[in-house]
Amino acid sequence: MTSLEEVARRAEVSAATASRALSGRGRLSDATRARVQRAAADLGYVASAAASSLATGRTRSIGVLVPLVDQWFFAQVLDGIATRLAPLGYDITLYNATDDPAQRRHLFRTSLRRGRVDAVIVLSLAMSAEETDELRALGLPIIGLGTPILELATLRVDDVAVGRAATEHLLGLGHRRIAHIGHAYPRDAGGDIPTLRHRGFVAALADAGVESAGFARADFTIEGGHRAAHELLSRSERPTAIFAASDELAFGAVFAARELGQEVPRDLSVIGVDGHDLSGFFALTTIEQFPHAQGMAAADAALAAVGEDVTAPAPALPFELVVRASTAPPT
Amino acid sequence: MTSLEEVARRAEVSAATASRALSGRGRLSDATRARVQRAAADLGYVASAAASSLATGRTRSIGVLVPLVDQWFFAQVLDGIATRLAPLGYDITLYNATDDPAQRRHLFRTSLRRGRVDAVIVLSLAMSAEETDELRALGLPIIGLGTPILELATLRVDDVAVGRAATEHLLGLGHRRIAHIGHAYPRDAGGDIPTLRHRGFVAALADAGVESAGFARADFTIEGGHRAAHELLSRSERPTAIFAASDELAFGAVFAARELGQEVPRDLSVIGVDGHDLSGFFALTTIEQFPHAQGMAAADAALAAVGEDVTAPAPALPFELVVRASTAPPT
DNA sequence: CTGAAAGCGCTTACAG
DNA sequence: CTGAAAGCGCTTACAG
Repeated sequence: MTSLEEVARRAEVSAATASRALSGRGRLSDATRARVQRAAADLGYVASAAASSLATGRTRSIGVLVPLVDQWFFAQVLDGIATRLAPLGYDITLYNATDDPAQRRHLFRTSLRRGRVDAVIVLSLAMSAEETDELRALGLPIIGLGTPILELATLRVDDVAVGRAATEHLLGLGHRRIAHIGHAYPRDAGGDIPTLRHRGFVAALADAGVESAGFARADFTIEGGHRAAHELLSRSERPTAIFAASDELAFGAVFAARELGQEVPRDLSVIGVDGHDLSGFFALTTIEQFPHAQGMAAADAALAAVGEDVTAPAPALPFELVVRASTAPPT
Repeated sequence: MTSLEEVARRAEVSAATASRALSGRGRLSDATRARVQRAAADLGYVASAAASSLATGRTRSIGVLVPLVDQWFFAQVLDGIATRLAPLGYDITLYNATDDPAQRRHLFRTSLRRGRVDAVIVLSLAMSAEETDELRALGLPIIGLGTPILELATLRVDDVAVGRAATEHLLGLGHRRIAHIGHAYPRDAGGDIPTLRHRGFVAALADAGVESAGFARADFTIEGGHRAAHELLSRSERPTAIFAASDELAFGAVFAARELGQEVPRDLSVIGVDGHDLSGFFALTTIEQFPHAQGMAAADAALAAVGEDVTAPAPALPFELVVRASTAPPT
């Protein structure tokens, strides 16, 4: 690849001047600048990332730490992040956090410490206290998005309010036997997302003086929702409505109801959370949370943190009830 | 962050020796090596990525060029890539190719040319001839995976065989009115995946002396499949079976059939391609193509190309017919 | 086996 | 406004 040196030679200036002309920093005559830019364009010059980061201490790259399993959500968020980063010329370095202990250790102790990024965005990742500390020790801005670790959660949806809104929607339709599928342990004092949504569920029922028709714990997958719903729907006093803590859980519940010969919404109302691509096809009522916009907000927060001229987003992320055909009054 | 200098000082050796001890290159006494490694561990030293790439010309990072829209497939592949890269200490730089011309120009002309990666893996991306040239001009190993651009397709499934297998499965069940949903223009001479699958469809029918019951073109989305199936199923001579070129297209077809009061598989058999996560829930017969393994293969190909000691994968990727309940003999 | 020195390709005070 | 020089933090011939 062409070097600055060659550009400078062609423009008949020093490398220092060429650098200034290309970066826009420092003052120099318009004529010189134009000449250098011409030369750079002619030669197709692009500054070496390694050399400039070494010289400036800035990489123009943002790390994104994700569990690659949560496909739908993270793809949305990632796209949102890329949307904001690309125009400013920032790259994305993707760090995949699996469950493998050795891999995770390497990730936190080595990969992240190579100095490849200016900031890191952490997506919906459950981390140990030690990992959280290691992240902090990086000395980089850390932007949490949908992270269970509250201290890192720079940006978040008010998940208690989400749980409340979903439950109140069902209550408003007249349901009195409402069950919940989530991932929280009901008595968990933690601040992770499933627990917060569960708390909203409990609070809304309490306010209405209605008792819970059950809670089933599941992984945030269709399979998990499927199994949990099977369990809830085969109880003697079965619920007339289910609030699932994610759309994928809700899809699983819809499949389960169908298998048990129960029609949605005639025999069972189902509401999810996310605004998943497929929710329209399942005619699923859900609480949208705009993950693409969340990604953009996270990117903005990261850019603001590294000193780029963008306005930092408000920490509170919006959500919105979208009513479709999967919820109706009980019959 | 700690520098090599500090490690060297603590181990009482020169920076050169410290570097050798840590990299394992060059010969030095076991005692010295141990001392340096100790010091590095004590200080939590990790070499700066920028400095080592500048010195060696190698980045230990692989670029992955994706259209972030194709969520399911790319998440699988990405996870497969990460699985192989992480143990060797390679990072992933993610390049998102959108449809925005300005963004794409920047991507090919600037981002990719910053020298941040040692090789690039291109996923299922349609590129212009100019973009293909720009990629080649990078002078880096390029690994194509599921790329329409045949010249770049280092790794590929035999998509004519896939189309043939799907069609023959339906023929074998006794169907004689079989339609196809894909993205190819039937007369397209190109070598892109949809066209190849369509060619397999045509060939299988020809061999069986059966006429096509129609072709509908659609984007590779559920929505696309939904619309295309609606069209096919409302023709006077409607098909008894549909071969959809992807599982998402097939899901759309299933939704469409349901809306038209046609039951799968009683009134309509549907077969897809992919082995999508959801295919089990839709009881969809499909041609699995193991994207996670494809990602691992692509990573291996990239690693082999940059001189790592891994065996390059065979260029032909496997696929497999998985029969579920969405296909049955016509009634 | 180990060290001093040059070099990777930029950027940025420091002079002028 | 422009250039010479030092420095970012490594690695690797080259000597010894």
